[in-house]
Amino acid sequence: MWIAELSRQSDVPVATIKYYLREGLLPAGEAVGATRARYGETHVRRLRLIRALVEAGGLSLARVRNVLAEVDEESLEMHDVLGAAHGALIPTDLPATDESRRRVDDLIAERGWEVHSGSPDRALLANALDALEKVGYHLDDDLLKTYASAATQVADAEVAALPADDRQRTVEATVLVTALGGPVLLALRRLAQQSASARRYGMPRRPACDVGEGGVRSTG
Amino acid sequence: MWIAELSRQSDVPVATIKYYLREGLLPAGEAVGATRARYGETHVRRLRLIRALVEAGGLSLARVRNVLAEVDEESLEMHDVLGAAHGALIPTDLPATDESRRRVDDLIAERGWEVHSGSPDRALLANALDALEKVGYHLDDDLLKTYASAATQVADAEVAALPADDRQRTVEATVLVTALGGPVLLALRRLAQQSASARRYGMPRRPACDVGEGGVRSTG
DNA sequence: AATATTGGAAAGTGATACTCTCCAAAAGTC
DNA sequence: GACTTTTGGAGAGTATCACTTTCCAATATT
Repeated sequence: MWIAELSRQSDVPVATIKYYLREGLLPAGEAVGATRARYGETHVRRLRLIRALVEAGGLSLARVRNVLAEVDEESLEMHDVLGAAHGALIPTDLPATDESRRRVDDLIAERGWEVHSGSPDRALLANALDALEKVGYHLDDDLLKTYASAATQVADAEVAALPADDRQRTVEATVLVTALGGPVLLALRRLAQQSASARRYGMPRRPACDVGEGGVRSTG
Repeated sequence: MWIAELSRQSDVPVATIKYYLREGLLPAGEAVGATRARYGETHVRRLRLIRALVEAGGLSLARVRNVLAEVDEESLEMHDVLGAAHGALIPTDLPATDESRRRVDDLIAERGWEVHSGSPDRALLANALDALEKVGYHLDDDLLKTYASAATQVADAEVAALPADDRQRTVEATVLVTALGGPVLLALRRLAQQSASARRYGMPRRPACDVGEGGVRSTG
């Protein structure tokens, strides 16, 4: 198919596809003459993957590029895929105090988790704990353990649910579950928070949002 | 204190403080004459809160502004604080298919959660489920229920841990827990995923990151 | 031959989050 | 009282991001 058809099938404007091609997010099509290139199903899939990561996962194009590089890395063993995906997905080199780092290390040891000593998530977590301390709030051990326990349940189920058939598909699923599972989990957590808050403080008298009668308008 | 001292105590450049003042993120100081204003502890606290939300919570200044407006809304009853904070924290008006919306509604009903019918989290969640469908992956009911169960545990603990003494402090804690608890939970989930992956696929031979021998360099 | 489409490159756009420069008024110093 | 420094405030400038627009000459299609 030509670029116009690719645009139709993926619902991404031609100009944006060209931009992604230039930025190396999308592999070039098969050149047919000097001013023509043919695209295939892989391009449609790749475009949909990009849009999902950007729109629902909230990733920047720079991160998407990192992630796609890992997806395409044929040499990756399955036991390295997840670490590679995480490395591509999250920021690195965050500052954190030694105290918070030690707290994170202790938690990991206590849980018996097998993670690289250099995993950026350690620093990310320590950094978040520091940020709370800086504003005068301490995340106590009980709550931290509750987080860890919930995280374990979710992660075990997610890893168990990963398809094991085709390598390419497994890697893609790994990336998608990590990137889109986050928003899903956080949205559910907020819904549960609202429910818990309603139980603690009594029922709200009315919806907080200011839509008129008739409920929520549909968009698009 | 003058602006220079405020800058020192909050570790935010004077130019940035002036910018926040202009943008209405920080209330003006008490004017003393035409070219002088006095700032207090509340300004230091407010600045630290802003930086925590931006740096650790990953919020845009526009969202921070929404959140602060809720923090300052004295008329808010406690049972409305959480909904207001969520509304300020997340995007609204996301498109979602009726099918995913129904799935979300069913889950909420099944869990017996008390949430507004207009909560933006419903649409956000449905939208994420749609995004996964669009790339050919279905989040099955088992996994969704695992997410919901983990979310419930976390949310209950979080709401129970909210301080109940001072109203201002409670509202601030609500915002902080919601905004910074997210990154914490997601980081722990990724660490747990790595561990689960290591168990499923066998131990990695070596850290995936390319630091030389001697382990991780410390930064800053 | 006339029209349309393509790939590719360059420049333009709008949003975000600062950062810099300038200013006159005021405060501190000698 | 002259001189230096600091202040609040405003405006313009900067860098990054994610496109979008405009242009082009080389094809394809009619």
